[in-house]
Amino acid sequence: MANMKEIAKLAGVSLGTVSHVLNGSATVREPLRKRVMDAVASAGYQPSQLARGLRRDKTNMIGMIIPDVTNPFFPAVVRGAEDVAFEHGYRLVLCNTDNDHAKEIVHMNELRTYLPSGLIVIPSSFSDLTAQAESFRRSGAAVVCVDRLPLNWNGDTVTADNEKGAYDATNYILRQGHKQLAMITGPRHLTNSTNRLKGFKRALAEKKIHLGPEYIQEANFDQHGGYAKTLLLLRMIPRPTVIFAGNDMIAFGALLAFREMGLHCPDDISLFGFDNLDLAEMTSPPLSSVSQPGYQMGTTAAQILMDRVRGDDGPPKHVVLDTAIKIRDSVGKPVTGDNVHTSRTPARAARVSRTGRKR
Amino acid sequence: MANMKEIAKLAGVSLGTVSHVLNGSATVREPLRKRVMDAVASAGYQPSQLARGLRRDKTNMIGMIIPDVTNPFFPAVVRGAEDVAFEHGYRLVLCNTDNDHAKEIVHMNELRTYLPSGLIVIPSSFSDLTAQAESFRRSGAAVVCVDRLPLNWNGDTVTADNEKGAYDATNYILRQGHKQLAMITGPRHLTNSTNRLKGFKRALAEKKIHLGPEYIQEANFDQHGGYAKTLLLLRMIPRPTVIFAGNDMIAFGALLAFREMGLHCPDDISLFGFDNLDLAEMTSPPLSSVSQPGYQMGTTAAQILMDRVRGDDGPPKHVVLDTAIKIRDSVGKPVTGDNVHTSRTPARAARVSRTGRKR
DNA sequence: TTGTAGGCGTTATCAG
DNA sequence: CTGATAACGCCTACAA
Repeated sequence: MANMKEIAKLAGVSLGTVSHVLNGSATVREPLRKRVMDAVASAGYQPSQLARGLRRDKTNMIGMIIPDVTNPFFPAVVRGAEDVAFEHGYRLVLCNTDNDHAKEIVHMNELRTYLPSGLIVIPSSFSDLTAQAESFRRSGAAVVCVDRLPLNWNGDTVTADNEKGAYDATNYILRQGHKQLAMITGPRHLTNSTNRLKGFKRALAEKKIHLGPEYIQEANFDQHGGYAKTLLLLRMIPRPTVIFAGNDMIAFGALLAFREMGLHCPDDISLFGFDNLDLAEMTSPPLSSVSQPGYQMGTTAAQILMDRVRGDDGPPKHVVLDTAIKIRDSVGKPVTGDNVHTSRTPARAARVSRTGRKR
Repeated sequence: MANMKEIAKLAGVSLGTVSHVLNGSATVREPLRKRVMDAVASAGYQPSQLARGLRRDKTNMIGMIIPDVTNPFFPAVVRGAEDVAFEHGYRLVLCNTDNDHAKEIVHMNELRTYLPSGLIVIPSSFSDLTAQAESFRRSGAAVVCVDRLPLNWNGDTVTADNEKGAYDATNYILRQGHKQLAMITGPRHLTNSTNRLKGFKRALAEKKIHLGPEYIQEANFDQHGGYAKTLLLLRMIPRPTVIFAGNDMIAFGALLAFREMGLHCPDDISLFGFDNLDLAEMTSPPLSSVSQPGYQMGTTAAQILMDRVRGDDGPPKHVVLDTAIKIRDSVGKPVTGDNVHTSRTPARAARVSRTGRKR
């Protein structure tokens, strides 16, 4: 790889001049400027980001820390962040934490040694990142938290309006006549989980519906968690007529459990998800879900970062993105007590199909 | 951030000794060593990867270039790569190309200025990456291609046995009695697409089944492509009794098209996918699909890279991972000519459900 | 407007 | 076995 010195020699100018041309740090007269640019072009020269970063105490990298790319909600956020970062000439260093706080700390410490311009983090568990973040800020890097918030977080945030989304969904469910609801929340120590639960409870309280605590189960945000807790809920008496899942992965697990118990959704039991993943419309039946703008969460976070990098040092920003309920076919009218029992015996072949009902 | 000089002062040794301790580049006597380690620990010192990279002409970053994280097959590969990279102390810089060759080139050129130890790339279109890769290799970075291969590629590769997977799937379909098949391939210039098509054709040829070229359609590897081409295939006479989709996203699109046309799968028409995404079991009906090990593709690629970094300079490796067909409920017996026409009129309420049939 | 030189934090070479 | 010292490639006062 050619370096600046060679370009200088090639263009017949000094090293400093090349740098000035490249960075616009001093106005260089046209003829010289052109000679430099030509040399750069002909050599295919690209400045070493490493050397530049070392000198400037800051690289054009952005650290992105997420729980797991493999969880279908996060790629959208990553993609959003990458798109605006790329546009501004920044690159993303991706780190998965598996919701393991220790791994998160390791990543943050490691990342700092690259002198990134910023950090976008979807925090793992109830981690207090204040210390690490502070250390980043001291070294001039901005930090923005996305989707969920760590304890005591006082920096920039981008989240969805989880409470409102859950509230709307619950109200929709109630309007269908359901009285015996259940919810499978995500991990209680994640703020998005608790806010969804809050919205759910608020809607119930407004309608004066009381729910035993056993009807609110906690699970990991994955298919397995949804499956296991659904099985548990289905054994309760009275059996819930609808389950509100803390996210779509949990809902998918619930669907699996329904199928295994010979229950047909929405005839025997209803289901509502959260996230509105692309695949929600592919399930059987298509899943009603609260849609939250993952891609936009990513772009917004990166945009805030870009602003910070460019010197915005105003007070912390707290962007809350809107949610919307997306109605499909997974919520029906509640079944009566009778139905509850007959439907428990899987009478598969005799049941009418729902396929194709939509549109 | 503390630097090495401060650690040296703190430990009362010279800067060089600190470096030796940290890198094991010379055996330092225990008492001194301990003093250094203590100083490091108490200062929470971490060496600057930037400075180290500049000096060593190589960082512990690995570039990973993929078409799009948002496409559910790729995150698994990324995750696999990240896991083994992380384990070895390497970090992943993630770049999306959107299958745009120009963007791919930009990324590769940019990435090089970070002096990464290696590059894992899932090439976009029929790009010839030889030049860029050569330039990477010259600067001491290893490059391995995954999933699909660019033109004239002569380096390390990790792919799935696409041809065999498609061959097996097609044979399974034929054994169910289907004679009127159709395939929606991915983009023809991607090697994985062409190999899948090859497997499909080989199975047909062995059974002496001839297929008009109009029954082989090309689409992008996404839902929309599958949807559009399925609609097209459904209008053909005779109508295919089964569609083999080039990947699961295409299959999902086909499912949508079926639903829209009032066709029930697998009673009216059968479908086979490729990738075996997690969500294949959630669709209606659960989708039969060729499973290919995405996560393992990632780990294998990263492992090869690690070996190369550690000095393995043997001939190019070509790892081909096995595929397996995963049978679910989306392929049935072919419908007779009669059924083809009656089933065209959606008699929804009268159709027997398939739900719960599995297990 | 252009050129010179010092230093960013490491590693590696080479004397002691 | 330990400690100076010279790069690595770039940016940026500062001098010309």
